[in-house]
Amino acid sequence: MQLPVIRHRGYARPVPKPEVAPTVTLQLSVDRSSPVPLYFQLSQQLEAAIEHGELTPGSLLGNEIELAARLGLSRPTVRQAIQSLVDKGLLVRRRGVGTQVVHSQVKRPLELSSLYDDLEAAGQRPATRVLLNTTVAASAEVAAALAVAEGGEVHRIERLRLAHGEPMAYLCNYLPADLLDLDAPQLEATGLYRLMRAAGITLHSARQTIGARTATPDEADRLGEPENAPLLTMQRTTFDDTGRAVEYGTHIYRASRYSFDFQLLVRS
Amino acid sequence: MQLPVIRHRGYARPVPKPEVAPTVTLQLSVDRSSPVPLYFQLSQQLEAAIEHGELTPGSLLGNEIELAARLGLSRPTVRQAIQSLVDKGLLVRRRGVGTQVVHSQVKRPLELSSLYDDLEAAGQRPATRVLLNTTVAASAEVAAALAVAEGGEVHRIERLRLAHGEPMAYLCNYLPADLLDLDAPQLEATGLYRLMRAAGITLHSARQTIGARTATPDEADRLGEPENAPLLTMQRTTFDDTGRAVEYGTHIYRASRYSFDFQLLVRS
DNA sequence: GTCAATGGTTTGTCCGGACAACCGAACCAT
DNA sequence: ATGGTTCGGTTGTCCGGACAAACCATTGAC
Repeated sequence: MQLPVIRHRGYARPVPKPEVAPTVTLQLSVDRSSPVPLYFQLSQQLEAAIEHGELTPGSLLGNEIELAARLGLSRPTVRQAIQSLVDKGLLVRRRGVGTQVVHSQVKRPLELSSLYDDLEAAGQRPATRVLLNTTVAASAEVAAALAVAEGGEVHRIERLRLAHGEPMAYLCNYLPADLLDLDAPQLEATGLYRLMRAAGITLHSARQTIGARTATPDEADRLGEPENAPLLTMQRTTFDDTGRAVEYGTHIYRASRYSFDFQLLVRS
Repeated sequence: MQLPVIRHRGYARPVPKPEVAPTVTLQLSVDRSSPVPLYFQLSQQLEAAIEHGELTPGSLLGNEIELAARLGLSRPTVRQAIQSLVDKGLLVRRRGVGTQVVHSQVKRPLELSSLYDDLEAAGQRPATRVLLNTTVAASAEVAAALAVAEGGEVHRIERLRLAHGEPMAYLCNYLPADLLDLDAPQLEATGLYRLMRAAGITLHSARQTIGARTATPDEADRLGEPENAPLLTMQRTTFDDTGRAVEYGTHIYRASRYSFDFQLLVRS
């Protein structure tokens, strides 16, 4: 799964030898009667071991062959488990050396999560105030983003997101009219993405633009900011796994109280 | 590689049947004498075919077994090729149905790229003015980010990034002192990441924070913006594959001329 | 002492096969 | 018409094996 990259080992200082902690033997087991795939059982146990510090950063995982033998699995299965953790950025493989645990810092790799989930995970009790929930004719901008006819019917939702009773963001979203029904109580209880997923929509990818500008008087008022306060802006179009645009949103955030915080992995 | 996710198929409108274009037969071939892995040759050909529109969005790829037979490859190899494109978001697999091309819109999934490369790819001829390139004692903030001793030696680089002769961003970066040598001509000719990669450093992941605030008089002056203009801010710590922090940067961008634009994939 | 050759270890790639799980369509019975 | 069943097709999972490529440490030659 690694791209065949040519490694320039140029005119630089010698790469410091990464300290390798000793190989760790770990309590692992799989349940063959479970419907959960074996590779998945294994990868979860390994991930948990890393999470709990039983596998310390830098430690070697022990070679795949022996690990497979110890668990009564085949090497491809073990490799599949390891590979999934490599993709998550938790492990690094080196041919001729072994597989070692990355020196953490890794938290989570920028998921397509709603602001609601983010706030909830951060322990802020989020709240939503639905300001508008209706169908409107699609403007040119919205029609282009959702790939529907200009002037066609689309849902429009306007929400104010609060944390600890304080306004955090003003969210304006558009959805294809025939996608699903939403009412205010649902929207106040959880995030939009969770509702869409619960409706059987498989979210696949999204295109985002993050920028900044100063608040208009209206916006400043709604968010409780002084006039001309700096705002973070985000526009996002989300696609399901058939490639259909299922949501377009324009959000503004109080820069004084919110910032985007995420982790990137380098796809070698 | 798919997570065993329970599919809620709830109280929603019936999911519109995705239009499936007819299965496409494609001109594919692999070169067994090449050192390039077979699965990689195949995935590149498929990706190119998608890029060039020979595989149209929604079209089925034809079953793996037959595809493998047609190419003289084994099914695992074909699966590996397909999987890499699924991971890139170009293909979607459905058990019992087949593999189909995602209705594009997919461009690139937020890589760890330098601003320099981004501008260059966008056709803006970027330029860099090195304002500072020296070693300093690490402040508490920098020491924490790079995991070095406070007061220890670190490189400090300050650069002004221009596009079409106009200032775009002001970049301040810190690197461990023993990592590599950089001189101004190198820094003006290309981006920092490219230099690090060329020095044999394997970039692995990065932690980013994007926010906004108003410019100080100094900053406004440097960037050619009016006082109190909104700025986009980014802080980033980059790690190599041993988990070592190899770069910490604090960047500010003119919000009037720059925004972050990227694509996210949902990790099933 | 320094450099090149050697060998052992580990992951990377590839093969061929087997069965299970799932989807959709066609079919049949109600 | 409606609903359930069956069946063919496709991907998902798993196995066991084989060889190649890369890395590291040791050995040997100069």
